[in-house]
Order: sequence, then C-alpha cells, then structure tokens
Amino acid sequence: MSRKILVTSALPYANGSIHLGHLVEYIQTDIWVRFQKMQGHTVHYVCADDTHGTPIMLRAEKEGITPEALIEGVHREHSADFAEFLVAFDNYYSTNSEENKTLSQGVYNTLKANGKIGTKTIEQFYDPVKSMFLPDRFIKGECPKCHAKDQYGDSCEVCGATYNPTELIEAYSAVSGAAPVRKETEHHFFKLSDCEAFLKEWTRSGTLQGEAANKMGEWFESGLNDWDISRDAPYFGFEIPDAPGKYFYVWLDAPIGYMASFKNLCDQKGLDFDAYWKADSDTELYHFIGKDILYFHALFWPATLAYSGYRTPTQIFAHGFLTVNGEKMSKSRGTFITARSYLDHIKNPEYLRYYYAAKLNPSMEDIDLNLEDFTARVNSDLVGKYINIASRTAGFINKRFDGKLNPSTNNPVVAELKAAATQIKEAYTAREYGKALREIMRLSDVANGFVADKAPWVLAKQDGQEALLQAVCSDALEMFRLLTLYLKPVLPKLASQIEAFLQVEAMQWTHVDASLCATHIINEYQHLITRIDPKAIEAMVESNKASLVKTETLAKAAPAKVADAGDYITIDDFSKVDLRIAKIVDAQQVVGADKLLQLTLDIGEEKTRNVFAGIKSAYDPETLKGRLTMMVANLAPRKMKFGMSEGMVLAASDERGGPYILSPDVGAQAGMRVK
RNA sequence: GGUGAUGUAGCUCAGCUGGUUAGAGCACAGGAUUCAUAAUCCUGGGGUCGAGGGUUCAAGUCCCUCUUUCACCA
Repeated sequence: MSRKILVTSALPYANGSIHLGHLVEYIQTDIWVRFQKMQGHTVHYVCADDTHGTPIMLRAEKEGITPEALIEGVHREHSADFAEFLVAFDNYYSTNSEENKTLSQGVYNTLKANGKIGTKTIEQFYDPVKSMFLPDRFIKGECPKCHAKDQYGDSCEVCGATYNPTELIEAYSAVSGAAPVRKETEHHFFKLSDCEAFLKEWTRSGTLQGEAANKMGEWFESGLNDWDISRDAPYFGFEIPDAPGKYFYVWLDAPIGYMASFKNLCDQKGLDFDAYWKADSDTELYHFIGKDILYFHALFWPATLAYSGYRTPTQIFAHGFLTVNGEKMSKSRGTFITARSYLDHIKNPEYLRYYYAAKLNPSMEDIDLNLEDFTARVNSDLVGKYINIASRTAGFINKRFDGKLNPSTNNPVVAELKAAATQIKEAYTAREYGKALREIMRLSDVANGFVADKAPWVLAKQDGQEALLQAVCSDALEMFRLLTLYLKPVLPKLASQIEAFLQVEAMQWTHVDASLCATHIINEYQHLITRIDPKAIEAMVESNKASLVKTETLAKAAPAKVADAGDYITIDDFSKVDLRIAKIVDAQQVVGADKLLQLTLDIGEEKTRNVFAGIKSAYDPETLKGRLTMMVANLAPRKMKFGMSEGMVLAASDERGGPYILSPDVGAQAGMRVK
C-alpha cells in the first residue's frame, strides 16, 4: 500500500555555514526519504533556512547589509552545499516568506481565539544606547561564581555555572558595550500549562523514542511554564497581527516554516496542502531533529499544532551530536569542518554519507567521526569489498563475451542476497542504518568469497570452460546489482552510475525480485570510485586550522618597537594631549572618500565635534552609532577636502590588521578625560 | 548542582525480553591467490564487557554506590 509521507529536517539557522555536524541530520533524513521513495511511497521532503531573530539582525547590521540580503546569500550557500551532498529536498525554502507569515499569523489568531494566548508584563535587559531589548546571549559580564570576565548571560564557559543575566557582575551589552538597564515590557505567552493533559497523552502515543519520552517525563515533573512567544522591535521577523511593535519569537515561526515550505511546494506541484495538515489527516508526518531541540519539537510544536486546528506529527526522530576524533568539533584542532571544506578536499560526498550511515542508529547517542577509521572503512568496505566485485568480473564479460551476460539459474549465493532484502528493509525503516550496512557488507564478503571459490581467472585459461566463466561472472554482477540496490539510499549517485553501467532502469526496491537475464548486455566497466588518500584528510584538517594558525603567527610577529632609552617623554609632554571619551552620535559615509568616515562626536561640550576618521575599511557606519570611543580633543582643527576635522579618533593597527578603534570600560561617560 | 544518556578487543561498533567457551569490521601476524586502480580468500593472536557491591542455579545483560564522556536545565 502506498503511503503519503511528509518528512522534514530541522531548519539550519541562516547565520553560518553548513558543517559536518549539520550533515549528520540531513544525510540521515535523506537516506530515509530515498529509501521510502524506493518503496514506492509518496514522499515529500521539505526544509528551509531559519532566518529570523536578533543574531541575524545584528550580523546583517555589522556587515552593513539588510537582513534580507544576508539571508539570501546564506540561502544560496546552504542550497549549494546540500545539493552537492546529494541531500534531495523536494523544496528548500525560507522562513522569511509570505506563506510563513500567513501561516504564523493564522496559527497565532487561532490560538488566541482558543484562549491559549495571554500577556504578561516582564522585566528584561535593555540596551539604552542601541534602544533594544537584549537576549541573554547578548549580555556579558563577570561570572558571579568564579568571577571570570566576559561571560555570557546564561552560563559561564570557565566554571560551567548557570545563572540569570541579572546575576552577572558589571553586566554590559555585547552590542554597544553600554550597561544594560532593566525595563518593563509586555510579552505574549502561549499557555503551555493549559496543554499538559494533551501533551502527556501525546508523548505516550508512540511519537517519541524511549529516551526522549524519559526526558519529557522530567519536564512534566518540573511543571510546564507558559512560553514567551513575542519579542520587541527592533526584531527581524513577523509582526504580531494585533500588537504593533511586537514580533513573533523566531522559535514560533521556525517550525511553521515546515508547513510554509510544504505550502510553497504544493503551489508549485498542485498538491493538496490540507490533506497533509488538517487535524484528521491520514498522511504521515515525520520530523528529524537534533536532541538539543527536542524541547521545541516535543512540547511547543505539537501543542501549537493541536490547539490551532492542525494535525500533530506522527513521530519525532531525534539524533545525537557529531564528535570528531572522539572530541567536540574544535576550530583549533581543525576538526570544525565545513561542508565546503570537505568538498574541496575529499570531493566525494558519498564517502561521508556511507560513513555516517554505518554509524547511525535510531538512538539519541552521539556519533563519532574518527578520521582514520573513516579512511580505513570507506577504502575497505566500498572500494575493497563492494566495488571490487564488479571490478574483478566485469572485465571478463566485456572482453570475452562482448558484454553479454548469461547467468546461472539457482545460484545459492544470489538466493542468499535476495533473501536478505526483508531484513535490510526493516533495518532502514527503523533507521538502523548501521545494521543495514553491516548486513550488506557481510553479503559483499560472501560475494567475494564466491568469486574466489570459482576462480574465474583460472577458468579463463582453460579450454571449454567459457560457459562456466560467463555464468560465474554474470552471477557476480547480479550480486553486485543487488548490493547496489541495497546501498542506493546511501549512495544515490554511485548507484545511478552503476545503473548506467549495467544498463538497467532506475532501481526500485521491487527490483530485488528482478534479475539480469541471459543476453542482457552491459556497458564497458569503468572504475567508479577511488580510495581516500589520507593526505587529503590531513590537508583538510590543516586548512581548517589555517585561519587560526595564521592569526597566531601574526600575533607572534614582532610588535612595533616601543621606545629606546632617550626617546622617553615626560608626564608633562603627555599631559599636553587631551584625550576624551567620545560618544559617536552619528557616523556617515563620505561621498568621494576611499578611506574616511565622517563622525559626529559628543564629548560633553555644547556642540558636537565633526571628525573625519580613516576607518572606512573596517567599520560600517551603522554599527558605530551609539558607541563610545576615545578621541584627541585638542588636536588643531584641520581643513580637509571634505570639511573641517575637529579632532582625531584613535585606532590600533599594524600589518596584522586594523584599524581597531578603542572602547572604554563600562561606566565611562562621554566627555571624561583620559589620563 | 539536578536530570537523561554513555563507557564491550589497538580503532569503530554489534550483543533481543539474563542462559552453553563474549562477537563483527578495520588494524596486526601467518598462509593462499594474482581476475581486480595493493584488491580478494583462509587461519590466528588479542577483551577480568568503566570500578565496587548485591539479586540469581546463571549477569556484559537486573538492582545499588562510585566513576568517564556527552547533552539538557525552557
């Protein structure tokens, strides 16, 4: 019976590149989707970039572009990465879309009509310079436990303590450096506490893995709190319909992005959206996610759907994280490897797909990418065992029989391979990819054993054994065909090359029962896959270290020589320089200037100062507005091409980089003398 | 700190509801073979199953304590 299945992977945040950790999920999902499609089911696989929120807004600002331009560039990059890793989405969309806006607002309105939305006035940190509320991550300060400096607002990276941003000592805004103030604001909440009975029932209905259900139990025990779903302007996202200046928290519209992406696909393909999302839908809906976002997908998401009139997910499949060489991915060790870097060095994405598949199971355990093991395993399994079966037998068929096959009837090894189909199918279905591949490799060993046993190279030298030689090699290629079919969800590109080589149609699971029959003609065998050169791995790791090492080397470069004895100045000499803390009230591009920005500085005088600073190469004017820095206030005014410059802003630079303007510590005020 | 998971041969991992001398692949050693872009086949060495205690006729598998690593704490 053909099933109708909608599958999603979590939406990657449009704030960075896809790396090997992300790919665990997309490869896991893609394999499952390809497998289900091979079964003849109707499957749609959708995803999108998650584009909203403060980090995106601030990054765009820092880069001097609009958020829309930022996410468009990232979308292009992400799409290319996924395509090259053979992750075959039926639609890869964006949460910043009309469909998503309409759906999000619709969900909100229905929740509200159902009495599930409330408002509460809360107190939050506010950046008075930037005029915006600050997420915890953007508040830094001294850890209240171990007194480490510059720790984030939620936890300390030095001692591991967790706390509220209110507990930070000498808190400051990571955006402007200003001391945050407490400010009241009204927020909208989704009354999750009202949904407890529903969620307890839903959790128990087979929708979650065992470990995930345990985790849920823990959350139920500590009690469900209402969920804060609004954020104040400025915020990059969707405005709440009946609350001007309030926006949906990114985590509200992100999962709705699954629906929006599918809606967009429906409009392209003429599919029935409601058939998949209406409350009593008989289609299946599966979300693949990382264990870190279980909370959002197992609590908020089903509750949101249930109380806004939609169906809930059939199952949530959570996976663990990726470690590299047994440790967390690390930039300094060169193991923080981007998808692009892998493609540049290793080139073949199917190696990684194979390795991940060999490691994946249905649990939430972390999986390890051991680079030596990766090389050994791919080379041995794929090249040594699997491909070798064709490589060692196709030559005889091509050279001696013009590509014509003539298999035996009743080969027991072929029968064994066919009999394994059910077991392999069950393993894929249950996301037991490791188990499936172990079985397939065991069968490859059996096939190689068959070839060794029949020794076609001996038959080839004996007169009168032509028929047997042809049968042995034909049977080996039939085994190769079956193995390829079993591996196709994992190695789709290689499988299609092999389909061309064997001259067979695109393989479906039912083709297990087919056979390469007598007189079938195959193409000339060409070597399909090469071994991984360990040097490529080394080069990849090195290049990911590169940027960091470069910085280190530069840092070690001799700093400018400070002073020779005799070149000292006196304190009086120094006092001649009137250094002041200046607030950058305004910053503008200077038309016609290559290096200059025009700054309007407040140093506590009645009038602001106009200063031209040669920092255009390093700063976007927008990010400077509101910042505090330091200037020389008593430098003689100088007429420049673009106007009068009434002072000088100080900035650091040498061959290692720059210019970097200075920032005073928290507490400094515009106009204070620096001495 | 609390909670969930995790620790099985050098490496990466299987071991279902407890049941004969604990398995696989890779790596390693010996042999065979030479069709295959050094691939394949056969044989072998190697583990007090994180530590300690308990339940049981019987525990890697159940219970308790400690410990390793990872994650989550909205």
